[in-house]
Amino acid sequence: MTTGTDAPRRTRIQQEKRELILEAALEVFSTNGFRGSTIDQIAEAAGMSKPNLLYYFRRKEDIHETLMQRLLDTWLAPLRELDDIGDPLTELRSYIRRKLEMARDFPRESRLFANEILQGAPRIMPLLAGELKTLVDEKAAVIKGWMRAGKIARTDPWHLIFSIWATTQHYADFDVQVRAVLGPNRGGDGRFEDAARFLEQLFLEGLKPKG
Amino acid sequence: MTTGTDAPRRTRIQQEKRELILEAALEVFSTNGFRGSTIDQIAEAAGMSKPNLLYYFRRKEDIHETLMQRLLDTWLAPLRELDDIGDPLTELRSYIRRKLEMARDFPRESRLFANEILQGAPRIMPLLAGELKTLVDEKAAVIKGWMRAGKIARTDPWHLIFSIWATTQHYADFDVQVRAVLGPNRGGDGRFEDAARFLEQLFLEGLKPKG
DNA sequence: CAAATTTTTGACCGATTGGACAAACGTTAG
DNA sequence: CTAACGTTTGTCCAATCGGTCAAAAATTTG
Repeated sequence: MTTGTDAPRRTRIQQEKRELILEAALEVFSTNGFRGSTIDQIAEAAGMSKPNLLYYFRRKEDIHETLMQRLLDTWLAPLRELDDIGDPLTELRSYIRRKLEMARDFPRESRLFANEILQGAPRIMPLLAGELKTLVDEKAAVIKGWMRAGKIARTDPWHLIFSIWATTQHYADFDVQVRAVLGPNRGGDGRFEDAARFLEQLFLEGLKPKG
Repeated sequence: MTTGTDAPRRTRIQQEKRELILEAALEVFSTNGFRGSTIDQIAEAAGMSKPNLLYYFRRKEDIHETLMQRLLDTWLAPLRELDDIGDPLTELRSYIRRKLEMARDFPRESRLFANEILQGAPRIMPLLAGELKTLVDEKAAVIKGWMRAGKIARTDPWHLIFSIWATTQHYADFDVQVRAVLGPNRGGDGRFEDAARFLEQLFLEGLKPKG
């Protein structure tokens, strides 16, 4: 055992080409969904022929599966970093900010994930009920601790996490709608900063006027 | 002029069958997306043969288009009802509640809409930049009035509306994930009431502990 | 009733799909 | 050089797709 991993041994070309395909597939899958995407589209986006693509990934589903596995790791990273050290409100604020930055910088990943969930998560259901639930339960316990200590208001930690996911991912998944409604001026590059400011106030202070 | 509408004249059977098809198509489109759905699937769900379905809707896209037109009317109804009479905080609270009820009672409609937006809204883009933007701008002005009057805290009204959309529709679009994370106990029928309680507190009070 | 009209279906079509396969091409080691 | 191996492509295939069409069946109309 020299490599230390059980991953299949790949040549340099294989690594590069597989990466190229995954990048192209992310683009295609995230905008057309799994069934709405064709191998030809992915192959063309990757600059190679269909049989050539199938040399690196035997089935269309293999590409999607590889993409999903990588996605979940990076996608949940911000939540994993949420921990007990530091001020709770600051911790939550920076979690929200980081999630919003991911929506801004990785909208395709967000849409890929949204597509999968929308269609009933047929391919990652076990992960949701397993790994994801475990992680969320763990972080919900941390948040509950903050509430007991009087550091933040008492609410439902699970729905708090949901609302952070929903509000931040909205700017990736519904980007077209957001830009259409905001119009050319307010819908420009500054919209993420506006969103960050708004979300910070919403989650910290709510809408009640200051007494 | 006896009918008062310019809709094509239809027999009783046509009305019934068209309704049957639209109901079936809503089910199929909302879970598979437009490109991911086949006419055969819709026909089978509607309990008729494919050529028979095509007798009522000439093209697959016609079904989707009809579905979308109906959807937008009912979908924006809660926002239309938001107006200047009554207490602002109460008004917003009841808007959130109504949107959450729609996510609970019409999840398929929500997913149909989400699917369309996710894929770049190719079929309803003009509506977003036109009718929808106008409506939102109008309501944003109302909310701004409330802020000037000191009735609610000053924030960005557009992003406030986005956050209400995002948090409520999350319980329809990401229902699978919500139920998986909450587990069998907390993920049962009571999850919408929990969500309602949480969202009310979030939007009114935020997370800061009471002084 | 019978004629006219509407509704339903089986058979079919061209286009596109995911995927297989063998042959050709390129690269490298001896 | 040549043999071995990794890479690329043209061609092909069966299945599925959206949609057509003529004819049969059912319904409505007179």
